[in-house]
Order: sequence, then structure tokens, then C-alpha cells
Amino acid sequence: MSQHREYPRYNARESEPKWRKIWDDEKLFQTKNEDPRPKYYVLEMFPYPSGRIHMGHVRNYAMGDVVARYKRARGFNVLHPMGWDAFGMPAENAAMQNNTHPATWTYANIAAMKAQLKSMGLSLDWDREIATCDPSYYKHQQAMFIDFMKAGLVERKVSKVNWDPVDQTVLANEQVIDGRGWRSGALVEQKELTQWFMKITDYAEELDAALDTLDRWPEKVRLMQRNWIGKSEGLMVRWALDQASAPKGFTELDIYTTRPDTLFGASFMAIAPDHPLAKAASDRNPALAAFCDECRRMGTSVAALETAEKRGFDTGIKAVHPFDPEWKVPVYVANFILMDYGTGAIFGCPAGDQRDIEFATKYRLPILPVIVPADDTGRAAALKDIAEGKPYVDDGVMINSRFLDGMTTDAAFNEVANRLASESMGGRPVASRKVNYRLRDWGISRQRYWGCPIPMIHCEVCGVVPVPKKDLPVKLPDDVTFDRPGNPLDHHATWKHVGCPQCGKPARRETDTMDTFGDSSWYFARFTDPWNEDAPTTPAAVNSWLPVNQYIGGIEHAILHLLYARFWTRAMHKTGHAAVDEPFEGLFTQGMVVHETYKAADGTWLTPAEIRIESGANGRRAFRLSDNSEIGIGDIEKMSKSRRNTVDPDDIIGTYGADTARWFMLSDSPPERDVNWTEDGVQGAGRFVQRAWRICCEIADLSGVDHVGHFGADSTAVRRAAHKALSGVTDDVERLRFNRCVAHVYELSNAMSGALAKGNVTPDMAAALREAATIFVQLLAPMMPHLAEECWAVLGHAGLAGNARWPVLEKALLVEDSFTYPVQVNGKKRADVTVSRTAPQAEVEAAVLADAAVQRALEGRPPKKIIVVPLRIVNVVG
RNA sequence: GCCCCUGUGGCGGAAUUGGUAGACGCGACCGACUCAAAAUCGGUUUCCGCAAGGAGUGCUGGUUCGAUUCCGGCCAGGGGCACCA
Repeated sequence: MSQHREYPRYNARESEPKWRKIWDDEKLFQTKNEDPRPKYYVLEMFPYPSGRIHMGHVRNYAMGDVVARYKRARGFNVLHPMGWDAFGMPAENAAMQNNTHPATWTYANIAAMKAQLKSMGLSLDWDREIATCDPSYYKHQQAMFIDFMKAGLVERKVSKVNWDPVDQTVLANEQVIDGRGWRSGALVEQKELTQWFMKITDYAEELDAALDTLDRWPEKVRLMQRNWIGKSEGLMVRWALDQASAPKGFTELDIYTTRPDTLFGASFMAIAPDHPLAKAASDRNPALAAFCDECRRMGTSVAALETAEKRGFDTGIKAVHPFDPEWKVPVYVANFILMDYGTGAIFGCPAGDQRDIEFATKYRLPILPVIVPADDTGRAAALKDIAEGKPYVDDGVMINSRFLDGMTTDAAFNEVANRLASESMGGRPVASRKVNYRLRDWGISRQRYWGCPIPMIHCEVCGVVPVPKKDLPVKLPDDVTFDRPGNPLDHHATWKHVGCPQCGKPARRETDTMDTFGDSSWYFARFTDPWNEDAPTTPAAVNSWLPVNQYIGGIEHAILHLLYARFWTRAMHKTGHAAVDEPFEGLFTQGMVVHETYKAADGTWLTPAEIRIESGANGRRAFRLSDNSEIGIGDIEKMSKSRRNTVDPDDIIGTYGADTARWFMLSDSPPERDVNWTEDGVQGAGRFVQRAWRICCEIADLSGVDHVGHFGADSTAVRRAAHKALSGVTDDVERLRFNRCVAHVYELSNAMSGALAKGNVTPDMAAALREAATIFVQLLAPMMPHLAEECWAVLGHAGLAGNARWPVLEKALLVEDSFTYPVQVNGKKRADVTVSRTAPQAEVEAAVLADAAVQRALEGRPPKKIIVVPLRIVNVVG
């Protein structure tokens, strides 16, 4: 029987600040660039300083901290920094609402959130803290922008842009979701503006190809980026225009197609309303001009564009088929053709494309099948479908296609490409292979105040002139007002007036600021030497630290942030600011934190704090605390203010301590999946904190721990449990499977408390338990660092747990002398047979056949076959 | 519409990647301690069955000595992209 000595409860509220102060005083987490140990860079996506951290942050940073602390224990020089993604709209909104300056609001939020993050006990090097709104940061961003421009990676062009009418600013394509602004939710309009662009399309091929090298990224994210870049391989084909019908000066029409194999199924051409040919044709046809105008007006809202009916207008122009001068097809203007993809013109093959067949049906154009499945039944079905208006879009064999007949899709593609490439029109080949991308250039101009000023000056004489680097940073003016819509920089009385750096004449500053995604596209590089005032990066530092070994953040950044950062890093490489192309070697995207919702009868949502849960054998019921009325338990959803199902990290840390919050966040759910925050779960985590503490206290009190002799069977089992847990946690931290790490730790604690409960602790058992407890605390340390320090101290170890090296695994302990085979008869488990680990196959078979349960299952029949998988399983086939 | 992912107890999930399905936690139930409760400790907990035994990883076929794992078809849920030629 256990002695059941009483130990004081572990008091997180006293213990946690104490250890944090010691870590701070010892400068435990300050990282030196010149440290000779091998480097490891672990980074969590830095937060926007909204004012308070939320549970998503807790989960993200708890995971990153496990990796950082583990790698530190493994002997790495770990870089684990933190900063603030501090520019953006909310600061301006707050300025408007509360009449505070965005900077005041932002820095107050940073201070508040920093205190919250500190209370989590993260092993961060706060000396490297950066805020993107600080001139000492954006100064370098401006310098890089100028370098990028000189390297030809920045462009100023007139373009149709996504205009958010609520935020009164331009949005990148990536920031338009379902036709609405990603922040405001307003229906986005199309507007023609002169804007600054980053030429990300110059890297389209590289950004696509290099995805193959990112083998430590989630497949899902790579796929999303691949789809976003949207590479397609096709053919540019030049069609001659029938001169009798074409406007003057137009002799040919270039189209882009990925299906040149279907060329003999062509029944019409379609061009964008903004296509030069459409404009020329409009000049002599008022009805066509009206149609094009209408299409353009439709285009003001992205949403309208998507739901719009597919319509066309016959220009009267005919195009000549590249393989048959006698074959002429009509040229339509169509509202669904995009001017900025391919050439803004297509040929339509109705039998092989859903949209084309709809169009052909509507305008009574021919529908000729050219590809069908090779087998007879498939062919018949496909022909029937096409006749009924359903296209056949898959590969197959060619029909109705002259010299292509009988060829496969691929062969026909190549045949057409080769034949047309060797023919010429006006001295150029009729067709050439061409790769196209869906990816558009990154428009970075924002008509906002709270962002990084674009360091350019517009001079009437000299044109657009970069601000000389000696004049950087272009600082935001402090005295701005937010009392009217639009860009406060534009309204400022003096800021934008400046002398031209070249000719000295009065000139105008660029008042657009940079998309805040620019700020987060290089912060990971700045962390490597944030003290360098002269340049964005220091070669020795940036090139030894990058790439980030492990980056952790939300899946919502799968496209925007991660694609921009990959581009920016390449641009930095090109301009000499870094020597790598890929910023993030390993990427992990964690799931969301979700919580039950509670909805009162009148439809209002209640917070978890306003209700009480009763659970019994027949389920869980919720009651409102104020009036005891029963409340409906709703779906489990992402924590959000609108559903009122949020839990404040401060409350949890105040009640249970940071370790409990961290432990619960890491347990149960696999980190890439959503985790359901439950009060029961947190209490369970809190119970374990107490249990771990008690076990360590009990073991610390044992006598005979310095035993150095033979370990008996029981004590060996305890040691084995410890080393199995060590092996398991090591393996699973490396693979970021934190829920399994937690399970291994629980198993070890069960083994230790089981041994303690038996009582009569022999000296060898005491020694085994002490060894096990030491390992236990070290396994705990990356996840519950404060508790680990307290246990480390009570066990009498010198120094800090946070400074201890990872325990050494005794592999021999994991292997037992004997092995118990599960024995199946005809695939069903019937017995366990224990034999020596080294027993030869014949001996295993003999032991199995001698087993009574096996004999019973065989019912006297001789076994047909015995399959022995060494150290796995035995299956007897009867 | 196209592309991708996921379906395992009351719940979150585990399963050495083709080898004992349900580790670990939560919840529930039983017991100990207690005047009592909380806390703590011990036990039970996939389903049917008193048991022997049988069934069982969304459904349905297949491959295999053996399938949660591989292949085909279907169903359900989630995500991404969406006039991209």
C-alpha cells in the first residue's frame, strides 16, 4: 500500500513567474549568431497586434516552443524570435472610431500582447523583436523596393484592379474571396488605375517548379499553390482573317489553346470585349460597340461576372482554319473571354468543352465530335452525350479530323504542333508551343495611411524617381486625420510635396503605401540580424540562418503569404540581400481551435462563461447560470466573436497556469486538425499537472536511489517504460506529432505511479524510479517548461531543466529476451505463444502447434501452412 | 463544374505504414478514503451474449495466409479553385 503522504499542490501561479524570471536573468533564450553549434531556426507566423492573443495563438506558439526547446536540448543553436505584423487597416479603423493615432493604438496593443505571450513561458529571444510599422524596419523594405525596381522586378502600369469600395483601396487577386474583399467583405469592383506591381509572374515557372523540392511542406499547401499558379502548356496558333470581312489592318488573329488536338472540331472563334480586333470591329458596327460596352459595365463587380450569362456577338468577321484555306469560322465577341489570359482570344470546340457547347447550342453553331473513347461502347455513349449537349472532355482517339484520325490525344497534340510550327505566315511560324500561367502580377499599391510608404517621387520633368537611399526611410507623417474617406496621406497638407531628387523642381511623393503582405514577406530574414541599421540583412547572418527549418502557422496563409514570401526571397537573392531562394524548408499548418456554441431560445449566443454543463449517463445538457434555463448546445465551430464561443487565454492561464493550457493544446487532436477546446479537457490537463508533480515528489522522497547494482524484473520494467517513452517522444517531436508525445508521457506516468502504488520500494526500484522520473521531467520540459523546472529542482538536479541535454536512449532496454507471438488460425486470433526472441522458425512453429487453443481451433485437422512473420505474428492456415 | 482530403467506441483520437483494432485522454459506471462532499487512489468501459462464443474501422465488391491500411464502385462530410481557353 502506498504511504499516501500528503504533498502540497503544485501552485502554477507562484511557480510560473518565478521560473520565467530565472530564465530571463540567465538569458537562457538569447541566441548568438556566432555560436558554433549547428543552427536550427524555428519560427511561428508573427501575430497582427489586434490587442489580445487568442487560443489560436496559444496553439501555434505552444507547438513552436516544443520544437524550439526540444532542438535546444538536442544541442542546436536555436533561433526562435517573435515580432509584430503591425501595419494594416484595423489600426486605421480604430483611429477613426476612437480618435487615437494608429501608432498609439498599435504600440499599446503590442505591449499588451507581449505581456500575454510572456505569460505563456515561450523560449523566445525577445532581443530580436521587430515591429513592421517601425521606421527601423520599413526603411529597409523601402531600400529593397528600390533595389527590386532597379532589377526590373517592379513595374508601374495601368491595370484593371480590384477596388474595395468600403476600405477605399485596391486589393490583390489573392485578397478577393468569392468576389468580396478579404477584410471588409464588400463586393469588389473593377477599376482602372495606375498601380505599382511586383513582377511575381517573372518567377511563375520557378515558383511552380520549386514546389517539387519542398518535401517538408504539406502536400495540400503545395497543391493549392500549384493550382494558384495555374501552369498550362499549350499552343499559340495564328489564324488568318478573311480579308473580305476583317477591319483594315487586321490580317491575323492569335489564339491560345491547350487542346490543339481538337482543331478540326473548331466551330467559332471568340475574343474578349477589350480585344483590339473587337474595338476595330466596333468602330464600324454600333450594335457591337454597344455589346462591348455592356460587357464592360457588367465587369464592375467580380460577383456579377461570375454569375453572368454567357453571351456573344457575331462580328461578321471570318477566320481561316490553319489547315484548310476553304474552311472559315465566325469570330464572336464573348463576355466570358478574359483579355489578360493567353491572347484574349480562343477557338471553340463545342464537342470537347462544356462552355463551348453551351455557346454553340445558343448560337446554333456546328458541334462536331473529334475525340471519343477507344472502345465501342464508350464511343457510342460519348457520341450520344455530345448529341444531347454533354461534351466529351477526356482523352481518347481522334475522329473526323483528317490526318489525325485514329491518333491518341497526345499524338494529335504533337502532330498539330509540329505541322503548324513548320508552316509560316508573314515570315513567322503559324504556331508555337507556349506555357501560360494563371498567376497575375502582384499589385502592391494601397491607398491607405498605415502601411510602408512606397519610396517614389513623381516629377513632371523627370518622371518617376526613386527616393535616394540616403533619404530613407520615407517616414509616415504623424499629424494625419481620419475624418474623411480615402488616403490621409493624400489629404496631408505638406507631406507629399517634395523637391525632385534629380532636378530639384517641385515634385509629388507617391502617396500609396505597400500591401502589408510585403511586410511579412521578409521578416524572417530580418530576424537573423535586426540590429543592422545599414542594410536589410547581413550576409553572414542571413545566409547561415536561412532557410527557416520549421515554420508553423495557419492554413489560411497557404497561398498569399507563403507565395509572396517565396517570391520576395527570390527577389532578395537577385538583389544580393540573401543567398537562398526558398525561405521555409519545413512548413507545418496547424488546425483551428474550435468550441461548442450555446444558443438561447431567443436566438442569442451565450459565452461558455455564461452557462453550466450537466453531464450524466444520458448525455450533456447546458443551463444558463443567470436563470437556470436550459440552453441548446450548438455546433462545434471556430472560436469567433460572432458566435461568442471564445475562451480568453488570460482566463485559462490565470486559473490553471500556462503549462496546463499548453498541455491541453498539444494533447488529443493531431496538430494539423482542429482541436475542440473543452472545459473537461482543460481540467484533465490540470489534473495531470498535479499528478506529475506528486509523482516527482514521491520519488524524490525515496531512499536508496543511489543503488548501483542489478535491476530486478519490476525495476527493469520501469526503466524500460522510461526509455520507451523517451524513444517515442523523440520520434514524435521530430515529426510534430505532439498528441502522441503527450500519450507517451502519460504511459510513463502510469508506469511510475503503478510501481509506487505497489509499495515496498526496493533500492533497485528506487534507482529505476529516479532514472524514470528524470527522463519523465525532461520529456515534459518542452511542453510544460515551468512544471519541469519545479520537478527538476525537487528531484535534486543541478541547473535548469530548460538547459539540460536530451536524455540518452538505452536502446538495449527496449528489446526483451522473449517475444509473445499473437497466433491466428485462418486469420482469427486464437492464442498468444511466448518464445525466445532468437528462437528459429521451426521452434516457433512447434510451440504454436503445441498450444491447446490452436489445436482446438484446428479441430484435429493438420495445418496446411504456417506463416511466421519474425517478431510480428503467426498465422496457421487450417 | 474541376481538383484534393477525411470517414475507427458515447467523444477527441492511436495502430510500428499489409500483421493482436481501439494506445493515451475525456466522459460514464463501480469501489476505497470521508460524517458528507470535493480532491485523490483502484477498477470497468466497442457492440450482442450470464457464458462459451460471435460481430465489428461509412457502404459494397476484390487482391491476400492476413486489409483500418492496397485496388474498383457507391454514400456522407470538409477544404481549395472556379468563365484560365
